[in-house]
Amino acid sequence: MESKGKKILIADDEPDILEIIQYNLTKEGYEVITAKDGDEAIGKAKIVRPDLIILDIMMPKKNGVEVCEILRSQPTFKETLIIFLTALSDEGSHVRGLETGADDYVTKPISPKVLISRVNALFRRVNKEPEDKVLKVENLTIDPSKFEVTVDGKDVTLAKKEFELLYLLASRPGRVFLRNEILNQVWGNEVIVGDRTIDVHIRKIRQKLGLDCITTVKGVGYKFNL
Amino acid sequence: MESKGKKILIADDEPDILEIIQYNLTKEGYEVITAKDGDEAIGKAKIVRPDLIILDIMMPKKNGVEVCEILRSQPTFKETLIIFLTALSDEGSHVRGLETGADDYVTKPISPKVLISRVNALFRRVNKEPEDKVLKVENLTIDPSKFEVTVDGKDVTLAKKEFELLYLLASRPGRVFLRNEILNQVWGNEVIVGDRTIDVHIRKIRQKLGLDCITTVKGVGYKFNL
DNA sequence: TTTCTATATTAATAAATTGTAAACTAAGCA
DNA sequence: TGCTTAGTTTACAATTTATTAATATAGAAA
Repeated sequence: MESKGKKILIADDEPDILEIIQYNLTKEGYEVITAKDGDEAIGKAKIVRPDLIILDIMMPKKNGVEVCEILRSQPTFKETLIIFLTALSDEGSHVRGLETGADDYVTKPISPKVLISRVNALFRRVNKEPEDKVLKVENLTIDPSKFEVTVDGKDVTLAKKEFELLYLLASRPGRVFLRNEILNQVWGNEVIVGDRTIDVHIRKIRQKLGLDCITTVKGVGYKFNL
Repeated sequence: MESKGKKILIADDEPDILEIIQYNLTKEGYEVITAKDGDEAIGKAKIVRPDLIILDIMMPKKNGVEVCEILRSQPTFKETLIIFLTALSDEGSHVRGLETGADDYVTKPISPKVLISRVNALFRRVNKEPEDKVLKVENLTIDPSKFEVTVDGKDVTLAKKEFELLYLLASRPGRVFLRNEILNQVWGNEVIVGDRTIDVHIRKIRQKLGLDCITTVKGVGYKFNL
């Protein structure tokens, strides 16, 4: 099978399981990265930015639920798919697992076929709207995969937060984003930064782009318009 | 729990199960519709357009997989969430179920808690906030998501309170809103402002719109009419 | 007509929000 | 270590919005 361009990180302390899953998912066309404990999982996740993370609940160092909580607390991993994997079939941990923010929960013993179906099902559902779409409005281009913005064909260098903020607004032209929405989307729920922070970033974007494309809606938020 | 505004259709031939699931999901704030066989499920699905359909695999008339295939073949149900429910725990049907286009697969005996977690998890992932409705009356447009008002296609800039007030009145044309209602809806219960405040805002709206669309009902309140 | 009452209007004031510059902090890197 | 850059915070100015108060006006009733 050809590559699906999706990266999956698997964390489990049992080498056998790791190998079986890796083999099967690789055969399906996924790029697979493995980790043998919680800390390694977090470390690798930050580097490779996987599309899906499969976490064994029972692991040395940090367990699966802890890993999930830590990752979910960071904006980067807010949208990442997470599947729990465990021998525990008791109802409590099942519920707790899903409430931590996981997208699915598979109990051992694991059937590779079942796991693959679930992985495919998750991707199928999520892929509806390709997130990394290049946005083009008039003389402005925003390319999230290249992390590149051009105005009249000329490159403009934006910092990470600036880029994310611009991309968010531009992804829905005209729609007003409340300051809260912006904070949640760009900074994440847990991070607490002041309101002025948004203003400053908006200002930098306006400055760097040299375009009047962000409108302030007083008392409400900001919107993109060209 | 308050309503989540989500409709769920459950199809199962066992009345007990139907009742237990209905009870639990209703308690969670979902609107639940039931069907006792495949044909009824398809019929009701077309009428109520549920957000999620929970299908027992083993059912009289058409079985769950057949129902799923039929529904999925119609554009209306391409995006509808589907969960299979079954006693069959064999791998084959599990895989086939997900490949038919289901989003999840839960095996009996069903734990209400687990089912609810899975339902919530699905909605959490898919949930895109329902757009506020754009109001259009004659040459006037009010778009709350863009926070934009146009008259004859020309933009009119309203301040936050002005906008909220206009949107409230315009959302029920003809209906008279008592001054108290207006205060509650726009200013909230806790805030205490004088009556003149409303007048002033009404005036500004009339002024900015240049339309005679808000009628004063002396001694009662205001109403929108075009 | 006069009087009364509720609303409209206007201007003045208070409150809230945003823009901006500059200082500060944290993280990455030579 | 010190340099560099991104990101955040702070403090204040500028601006907009909300509210009040004072006065005018219109319409209904006496």
